Amino acid sequence: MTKYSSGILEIVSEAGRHLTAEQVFLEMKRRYPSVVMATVYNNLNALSAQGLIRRLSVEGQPDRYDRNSRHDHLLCRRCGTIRDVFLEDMTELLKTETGIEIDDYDLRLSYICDQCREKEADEGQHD
Amino acid sequence: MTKYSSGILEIVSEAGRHLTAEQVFLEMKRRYPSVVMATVYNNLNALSAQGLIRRLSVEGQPDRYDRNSRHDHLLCRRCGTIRDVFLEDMTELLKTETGIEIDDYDLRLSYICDQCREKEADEGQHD
DNA sequence: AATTAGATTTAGAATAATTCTAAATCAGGA
DNA sequence: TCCTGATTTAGAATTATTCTAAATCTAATT
Repeated sequence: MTKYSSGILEIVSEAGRHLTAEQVFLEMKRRYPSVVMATVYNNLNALSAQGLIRRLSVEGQPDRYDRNSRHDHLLCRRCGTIRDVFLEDMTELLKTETGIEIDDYDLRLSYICDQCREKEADEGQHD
Repeated sequence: MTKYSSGILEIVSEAGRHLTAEQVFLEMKRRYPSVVMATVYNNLNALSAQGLIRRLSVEGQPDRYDRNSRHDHLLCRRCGTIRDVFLEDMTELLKTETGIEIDDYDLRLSYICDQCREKEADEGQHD
């Protein structure tokens, strides 16, 4: 675990948000001004291959990186914003239901966030 | 609904697999030799905005397009292959649990598919 | 049949995200 | 100190996708 990989792990794990590679890079740049984008990608890939962080692909957005603790995601289907939500762990249930050795799962709930809902209500007025 | 958009809807809906834009394009090309990639993207985007098909972003793969009927996905975490799995619809349960107006959800189960499991067993022998 | 207006498609350039390649540098053990 | 392998750097390359502007199609209207 090099200073770069542990720095990246720390940034991803402690961010309250779901960072893009670009955002991780900017924060790394602040801490280690000579770091380069390829290093960030290398390490993000290595860390997710090791299961220390999660990589999250959302339609129409660059991939995001997330701490690796069991939680689910709320995804606004208008603006794409991602929020965490904490639901009961279903791994065992899913193993039983499918009869397959499930390691992990990713549950994404699609909804419309408050801002987008308000915006739509406003636009509705214009009729 | 033009001949192109209905063709694309049909191809995506009836494919037994999760097609990439490229694969949809190749099938369209077979049917309408003069069709062009941008048209396929335009229509795939329009169809998913209308909710007639689903767009599926998986880490490290080009986006895939899927028929729009409630089902979940098994995702091999070695080779990335996607398989359908049919679990009980949890929308109502999720609404209740979160107190949020959930429209829909996307559940991806991570496992190791049979081929990859065999391959790993084989490689284990070499010790 | 000709005209028009709007939607769709085409061609190809542009962009954005990510990976690749090869050389340079680093870290730790002999 | 020297060596070996791992990591990082710089920047080119690749891939997927979007964008732009012109061309074509559609269907309604004259």
